[in-house]
Amino acid sequence: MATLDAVAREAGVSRATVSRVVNGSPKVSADVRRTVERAVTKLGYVPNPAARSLVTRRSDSVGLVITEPAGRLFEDPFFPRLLRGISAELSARNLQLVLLMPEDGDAEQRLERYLAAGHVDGVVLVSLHGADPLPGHLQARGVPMVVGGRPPTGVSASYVDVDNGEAARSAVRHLAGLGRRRIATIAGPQDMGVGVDRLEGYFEGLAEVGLPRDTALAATADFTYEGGAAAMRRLLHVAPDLDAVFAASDLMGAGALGVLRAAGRRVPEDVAVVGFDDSPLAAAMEPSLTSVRQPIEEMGRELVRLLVESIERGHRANRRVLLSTELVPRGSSGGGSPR
Amino acid sequence: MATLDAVAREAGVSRATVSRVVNGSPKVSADVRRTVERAVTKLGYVPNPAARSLVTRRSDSVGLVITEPAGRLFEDPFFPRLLRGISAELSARNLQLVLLMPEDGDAEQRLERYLAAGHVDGVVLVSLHGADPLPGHLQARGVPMVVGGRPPTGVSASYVDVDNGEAARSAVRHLAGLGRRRIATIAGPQDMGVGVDRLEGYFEGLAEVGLPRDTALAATADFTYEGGAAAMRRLLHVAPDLDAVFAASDLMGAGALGVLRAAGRRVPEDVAVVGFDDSPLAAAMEPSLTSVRQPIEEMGRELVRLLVESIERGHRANRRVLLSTELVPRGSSGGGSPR
DNA sequence: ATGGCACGTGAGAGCGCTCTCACATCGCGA
DNA sequence: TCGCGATGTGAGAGCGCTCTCACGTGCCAT
Repeated sequence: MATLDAVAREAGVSRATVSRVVNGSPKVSADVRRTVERAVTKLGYVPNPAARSLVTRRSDSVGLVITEPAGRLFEDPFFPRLLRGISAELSARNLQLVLLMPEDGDAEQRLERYLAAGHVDGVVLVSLHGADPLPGHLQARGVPMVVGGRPPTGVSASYVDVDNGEAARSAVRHLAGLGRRRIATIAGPQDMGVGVDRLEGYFEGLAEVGLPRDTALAATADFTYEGGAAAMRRLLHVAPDLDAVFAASDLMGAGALGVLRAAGRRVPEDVAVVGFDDSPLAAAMEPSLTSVRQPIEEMGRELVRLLVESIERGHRANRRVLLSTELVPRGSSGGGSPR
Repeated sequence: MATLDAVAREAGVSRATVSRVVNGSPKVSADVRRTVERAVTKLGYVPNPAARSLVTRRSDSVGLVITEPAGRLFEDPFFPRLLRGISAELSARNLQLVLLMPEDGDAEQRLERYLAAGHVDGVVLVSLHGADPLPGHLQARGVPMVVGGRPPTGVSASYVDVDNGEAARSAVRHLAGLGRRRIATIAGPQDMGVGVDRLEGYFEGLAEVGLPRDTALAATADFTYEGGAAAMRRLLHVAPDLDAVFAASDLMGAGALGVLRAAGRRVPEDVAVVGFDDSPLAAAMEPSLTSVRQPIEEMGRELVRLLVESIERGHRANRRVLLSTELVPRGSSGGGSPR
């Protein structure tokens, strides 16, 4: 493996000059630059990242920490899409992505040491549950960090989220606008920001359209298909007269749909269903699923922007970025095209 | 940030000794070790990874390159599950995962430089299509590498795969055993090992059970739900008398199911369907989907084992690991429990 | 007593790079 | 003509770690 020094000798210049050329410094004359570039090509020189990091104190990579039990991760297109957005934005900035998925407490310990060691320049935390100690520890260590989705109370950090309240309200308005009066919801986990916010928005939406608040109409699940199906069964049991369901994820919506059909309810005639995410599945299902579209890739991009900002400008006031959502009417609420 | 030197001063020993303690060398007396450990804790010392890498010439991280268009990545639980397996095994070995998803040719160029620079100790390539130049280039650069799924011809590398031929044959046998005689298939992309192997296995299976080979019964798609649905429509058009479908992925199976139902065919009465992957979706669907289970997490683990072996022992003969599959009968073929 | 041998420890070189600072050179205005 | 700033280049000092080698010490066999 060729070194800077070898290139310098080959080109007949100093190491400093080669370094300047390699790093695109403007203070190099055109012909010297050419000579050096030739030498670089000839020797197939590629800078040693470790040596560079050692002096620049930058790793040019960021960590993405996903602390989520296997179940949801496997099914939900949310993570791949977020990954895509994050990856695209990092790639554009020539940063690398280190994926961190601690499986247990032990792994989380090691994770913390890893992050504290400066292996990455900053961290994106995603899918934070309840009282995870990680964000607090990272903050104490001074590791730049941003959070995807409103973090649980107690965690102070910049974050990117969609306006879940308004999203849920719009879903309820849509259903009420179709004449539905017994609108149920399958909410997400209540130890997560998204879970709480969408449920709250659902209640607010009911109030907005003048419908009573009935806790029998609210079930919670874990965002998975199977979880959604189970919640739907519970709902049918306690509120057999429901005529609409707002599920806080498409997967749960799909699960609900399956159960409704098995229970002999027609969708959308008897029960209208609205999901959340506008995943590919929503459009492909039979009937297609009305859903609240959220710009997941854009969230990923914005997370990276925020993180880079925080890395470069040092610690600043925390920022919050709220992206907006859009209701996409489809067959399952009878509000759109039949498929 | 505390350095080795600071710890050495604090503990009243040399840098070398601290290094030994930190790296768990046995040649340190118990009390010195204790003293050093105390100093480490007191100063909150964490080794600088760049400095360490610089001398050890190891980065203790491996790259995972996924070159797959967005579509499939978003829906298919295959990737998250593989990721999980890879991540678990890496974690157990204290290695880190750098996720690389080049979006375009330009990004692939940078990717290659990145890998060549020794930023990672080795690379896992996954979902290789047709004539991707990447594996060849990596090989030329001497970057340790393993491939998930049989690589396209021309690429010589260790790889892990399932026995796709036998898997497909078992699916066909299952369907034929149920009395089906017009068994169609929705195959994967034919520029991928899995795509080719499962299609071939399908044909072999037909021969095995004494059914004629009819190319009208074979459609190809891209592993996605929508692709599977489109293929199913084509199949129904050219072979309306089909009574079974073997889809090379659950997603395509689900797409086929939707189309069959929309076309008024009952599943499994009129048409039996078998998928591939045994994804959570397969068990959750209505009707549940008979599927060929493949040990995806285990593939990920094995990939890492192979890669580590190749990193540690230097270049050796390529190895191939074939994992076996298992047919899981469910409702869609009428062969299992109703849901 | 004396040589030899573990064993534990320290000194010091060096990994490949960046970056500051000093210096040489040149053109231009006074 | 001289000085002075702008510009391009080189020398050299580290960044924080590992690892080889040499050395001091204590113990056993002789």
